[in-house]
Amino acid sequence: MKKLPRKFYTRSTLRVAKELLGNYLIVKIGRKKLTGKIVETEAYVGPNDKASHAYLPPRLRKFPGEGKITCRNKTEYLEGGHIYIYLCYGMYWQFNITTAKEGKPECVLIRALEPSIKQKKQDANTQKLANGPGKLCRWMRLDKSFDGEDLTKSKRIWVAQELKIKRGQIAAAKRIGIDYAKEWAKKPWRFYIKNNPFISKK
DNA sequence: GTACAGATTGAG
DNA sequence: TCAATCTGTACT
Repeated sequence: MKKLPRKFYTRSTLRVAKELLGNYLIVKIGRKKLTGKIVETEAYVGPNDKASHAYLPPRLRKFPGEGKITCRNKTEYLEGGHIYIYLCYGMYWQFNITTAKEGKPECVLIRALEPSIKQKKQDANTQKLANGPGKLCRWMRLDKSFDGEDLTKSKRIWVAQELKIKRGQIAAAKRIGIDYAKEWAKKPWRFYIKNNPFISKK
């Protein structure tokens, strides 16, 4: 099983968001391994994107392309292939994978996973185990301790390469929960595998 | 310091 | 429809 290499992640965010679909996120917890196929993602594309944590109005920028940096989002600026994870609504972790070059605050939010066959045999309700960004983190026990970790080097979390999903199998739609971002909320930057029963419900 | 909203979820 | 309750921002 081959890990996705650095080169995969350092490309454009929209491309990475689409091509992550179908690959496997693997997390080691003690001796156990949890595996889930990535079936739904969302792209967040940096300082210009009003829905991004790095959004900074142009009038506040000291130099072109400057993004907002806070204690929470600083790992978003790492080179593609690192983890940006943060607490949402005070309760749920949101797991993101950084993209593009170091210094560019762009990332892909992983919104849903399809648990492995093995997992389906063990759990009665796999359909609802990871069909939402907060739920997949709860299932895989992802938290702040993973913030900034390198997916191409880590011994406890990585993405295994699978056969590419065909273009016709991928659907694009509006991102969820960001209506405050006005025109940016309409961009079709949520991607998911068509007819997959494990994607999040709106 | 206070007030409020947010890349969510599950219960009622 | 609502509340759980951390983080960041805009105000007092």
